[in-house]
Amino acid sequence: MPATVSDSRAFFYLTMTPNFDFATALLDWFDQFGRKDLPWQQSPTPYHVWLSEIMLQQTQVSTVIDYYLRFIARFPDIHALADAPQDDVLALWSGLGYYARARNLHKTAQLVVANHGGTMPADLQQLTALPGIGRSTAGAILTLGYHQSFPILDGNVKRVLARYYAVEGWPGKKHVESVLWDYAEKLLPQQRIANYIQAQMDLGATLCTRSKPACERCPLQSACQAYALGRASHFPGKKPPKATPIRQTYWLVLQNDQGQVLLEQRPQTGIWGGLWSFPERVDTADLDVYCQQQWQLRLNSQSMLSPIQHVFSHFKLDIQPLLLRCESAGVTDKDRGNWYKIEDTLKLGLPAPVKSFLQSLQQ
DNA sequence: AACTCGGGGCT
DNA sequence: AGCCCAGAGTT
Repeated sequence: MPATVSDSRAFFYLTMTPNFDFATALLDWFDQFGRKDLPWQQSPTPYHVWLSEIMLQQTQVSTVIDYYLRFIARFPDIHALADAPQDDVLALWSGLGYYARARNLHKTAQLVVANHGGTMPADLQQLTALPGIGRSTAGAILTLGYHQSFPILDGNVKRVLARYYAVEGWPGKKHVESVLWDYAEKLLPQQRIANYIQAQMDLGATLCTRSKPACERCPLQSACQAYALGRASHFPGKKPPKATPIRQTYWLVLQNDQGQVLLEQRPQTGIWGGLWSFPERVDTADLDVYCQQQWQLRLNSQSMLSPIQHVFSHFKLDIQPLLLRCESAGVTDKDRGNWYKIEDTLKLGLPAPVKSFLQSLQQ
């Protein structure tokens, strides 16, 4: 009978690591090398764990720290967050991206206050019923915040387990993800669950990194299937590449005679949902008619500014800003658009390229 | 230039 | 169940 890949894995496992204890090795490593000084670890309430996990879903620790501290200062508890206007939440989120998460965070705060007396539920089903909380984030809240025993499967843990068990395939595939969840569940220890979960994340973040993993310092090395195969970097499998189309748009940078610019709030769904940006047009036909009819503005002059290219995960956006000087009359519908002094726009929720563009305009 | 990230929403 | 979507930082 021909040898198969799974045969060879079993061979390595049985011969090299007859009694390897994943959790104990990981916890011993954590005691010596784990991170214990992050802001959200100082008083790991379910609220702190939840907020940090949502931020960490999209952004690395070093960037999150500043955002987290500002958030906690402005919203020290879930009631403060629930009571805040959405604009305040988006303004503190500005630059983090994935703004639907900020809106979900805000909505969940209001639901927890309304339906759970202001305390994050300590129950998997109730947590995953809240917007923005899935199985992994719920697992983090339950383990780190409530010391209950649940698995998590964030990007770090996916990488550690895909290597440890040499799981083929891209974890974005449902089947691969489900295999990884099963392993995560199977490995859970009975003791020190919060430290264990933190240790998994720390190992993935500091040693078992995407490129150049530090296998020589890894506490799991002797039992790691990917290491045994000499192919740590082969796991986890890569996302299949896809071409990114290019979209084009014009930003109408309407500026009145007092130097104020016109910003409008984008729809809640789609790109930059709920954030403030410039009115957009796909072409420059009848700009004067548009400005007259939409904003009751008369244009005095127009000029092209330097184009901006912004890259998203699935398309590129070529932005051509048009500076349109106009009379300050018009635009009284503050629900849709409003004039702002450039220095006042920093208080708004702005997409990163809008913020950066406004800063360049101010120079 | 390629890669990364968990959850929501649509089919 | 299986795809597509979202934004900015890092490598």
